Amino acid sequence: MNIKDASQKSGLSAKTIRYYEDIGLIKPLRDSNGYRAFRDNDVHKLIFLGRARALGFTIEDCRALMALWEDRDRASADVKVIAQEHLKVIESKIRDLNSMRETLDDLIHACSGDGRPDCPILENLASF
Amino acid sequence: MNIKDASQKSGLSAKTIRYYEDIGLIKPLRDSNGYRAFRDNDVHKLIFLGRARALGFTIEDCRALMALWEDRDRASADVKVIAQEHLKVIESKIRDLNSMRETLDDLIHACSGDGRPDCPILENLASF
DNA sequence: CTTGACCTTCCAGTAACTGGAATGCCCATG
DNA sequence: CATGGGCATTCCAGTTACTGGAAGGTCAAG
Repeated sequence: MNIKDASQKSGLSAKTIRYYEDIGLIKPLRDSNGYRAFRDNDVHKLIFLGRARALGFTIEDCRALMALWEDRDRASADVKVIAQEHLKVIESKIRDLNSMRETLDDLIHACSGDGRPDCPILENLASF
Repeated sequence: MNIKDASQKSGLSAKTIRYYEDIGLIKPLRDSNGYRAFRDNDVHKLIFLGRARALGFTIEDCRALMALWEDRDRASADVKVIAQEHLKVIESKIRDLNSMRETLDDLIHACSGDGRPDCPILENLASF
């Protein structure tokens, strides 16, 4: 299977797939013409990676998760730890964003948004 | 005022301040020895930038907001539009993260996290 | 034999900094 | 006057996870 098919089956762009090979996440074979030859297993890995990335795992997390996935003797605890750490990161981002959202929302509601120059948003940013 | 004092007063690192000069957000004077000479106004701009960045505005948003801030004839509507656009971006990020958080939380709770290899987290990522 | 759709590699750019090296200035102390 | 420490400067590289584009090779159809 060439890269286009692998791309369609995995939902990842050809660029992304080449990038994943560059950084060693997948190792497709090569045809005699130099074209990458993807096996089903390669596509499975790509789908796995796409799912993990969609959950926000970093590439390095993905690398670790794939290694665990391929290790039949893994302990589920090892997976859980990675997921829990990631959950903490996500929750912290959500907190930060919620705090931004709140402030921003307040400021927007306080701003008349008309032709006059008076603006609580700028005043807030510039208050010394 | 040298960069260290500007850094302390603004809460931004010296590195960041130099970077902001590089990209044209501030234009401190220079002493004869080549050192940057910050006026109070430069520091005010740095504080403004720090606040805006803390609210998640991009550098380009910050540039536009600063221009409006310095324009005595601005219309508050122009500021409001930028803030509202930004709020939308933030809300969209929050939605994405919440969806990740939910899935991740479910998977973590389903995972025994012991020495056995059975792991719903990996199973979910690898389901074809 | 050419056309068009593939494929390849390599280089550069994105956002917003951060780290570090090499070097220079300034001031105080011995 | 030398020297040491703390400041300053510039410039280069690295971070994350790709994406865009150029230049060029391959393949199958007409």
